[in-house]
Amino acid sequence: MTQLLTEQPIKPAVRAWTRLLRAYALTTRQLSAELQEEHGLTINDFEALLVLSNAEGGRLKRVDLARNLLLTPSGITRLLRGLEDAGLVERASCASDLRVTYAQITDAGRDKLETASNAHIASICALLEEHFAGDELDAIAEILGKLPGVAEGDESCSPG
Amino acid sequence: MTQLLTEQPIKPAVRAWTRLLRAYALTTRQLSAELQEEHGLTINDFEALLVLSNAEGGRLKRVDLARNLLLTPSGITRLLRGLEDAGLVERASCASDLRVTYAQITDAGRDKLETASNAHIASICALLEEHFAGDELDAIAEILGKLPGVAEGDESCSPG
DNA sequence: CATTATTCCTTGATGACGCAACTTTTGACC
DNA sequence: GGTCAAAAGTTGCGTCATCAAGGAATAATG
Repeated sequence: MTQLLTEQPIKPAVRAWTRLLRAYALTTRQLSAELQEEHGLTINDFEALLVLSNAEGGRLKRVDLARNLLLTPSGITRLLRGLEDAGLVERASCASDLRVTYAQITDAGRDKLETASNAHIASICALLEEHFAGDELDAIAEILGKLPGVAEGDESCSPG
Repeated sequence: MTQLLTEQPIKPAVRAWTRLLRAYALTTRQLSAELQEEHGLTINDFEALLVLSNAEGGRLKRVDLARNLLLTPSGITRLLRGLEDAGLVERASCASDLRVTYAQITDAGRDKLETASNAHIASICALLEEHFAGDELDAIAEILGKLPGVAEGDESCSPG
């Protein structure tokens, strides 16, 4: 009982899960720090701008944005408050349904995204391509895409 | 400029990175919730108990535990405070170096780990094996292990 | 030795996020 | 139309983790 994991062979699922955890933690820390330092954006800030910029009309219902970013509604409220305060996103109301509020990317938001994305994408590539081959990256993306909800964000928008 | 990502093909690295993000978020939410609800443990609580149980003598310097769990020293302090309050981990001082404090898993901690790990491992397998084939899991683990720092935790300890 | 750098650990302040509770608006059903 | 369920969004509160700063012990250097 002192050696818990040696009683039984480590299952592939557990091994994969553990490595996913660590890979996420390691890569996120670095990418997040760079994005924050150079552009004052969180990863989710960036992703939100990206999703909005690709959405039809540059806007999306807050609830759809939440689904896309895998955040709760309250998370979206706070995320967007920051972006609104920075002038990167605006609120727009919906005429046909008073409950919904749209998040609308501004010109400043597009500029910010344009600037930040070059550096961010370069960072991602630098970080990953340093250790992974191209076909390995494809393989990871392919396999992880089988988890429901993972590949759905690929369009980076689904105008509602 | 309105369609940022369609100007250029999505790079494999970016695609892989995005999916890694989402896969992490999706799996973690569910596994974390189960672990918390059924055993009152955070994922990091669990991992800490696991690492300690496999360490020589069931104890590890706090700084080594921090490296292993990819947490900062302050994170470890707060994590261990919870485990100490719950009686699952004890402090032990080091005779030869008064700076270091060991984290020592208790019998209660081992019992807790024993109980929780069965359910937790089952949850991991259920979640992942539902969507991934065995060789896909192996492939993920294999590839992600190439990132420095990811595979190093496999021994779940490195007694200092 | 004396001084300075380094290591280990803790604490205070802060930020991001989830959950639960709530308001407002809409839609469904009688 | 009236009632009741569902959905959008906000807020209060709690949790977890970071960074920055500091205290104490040790190592390195003159």
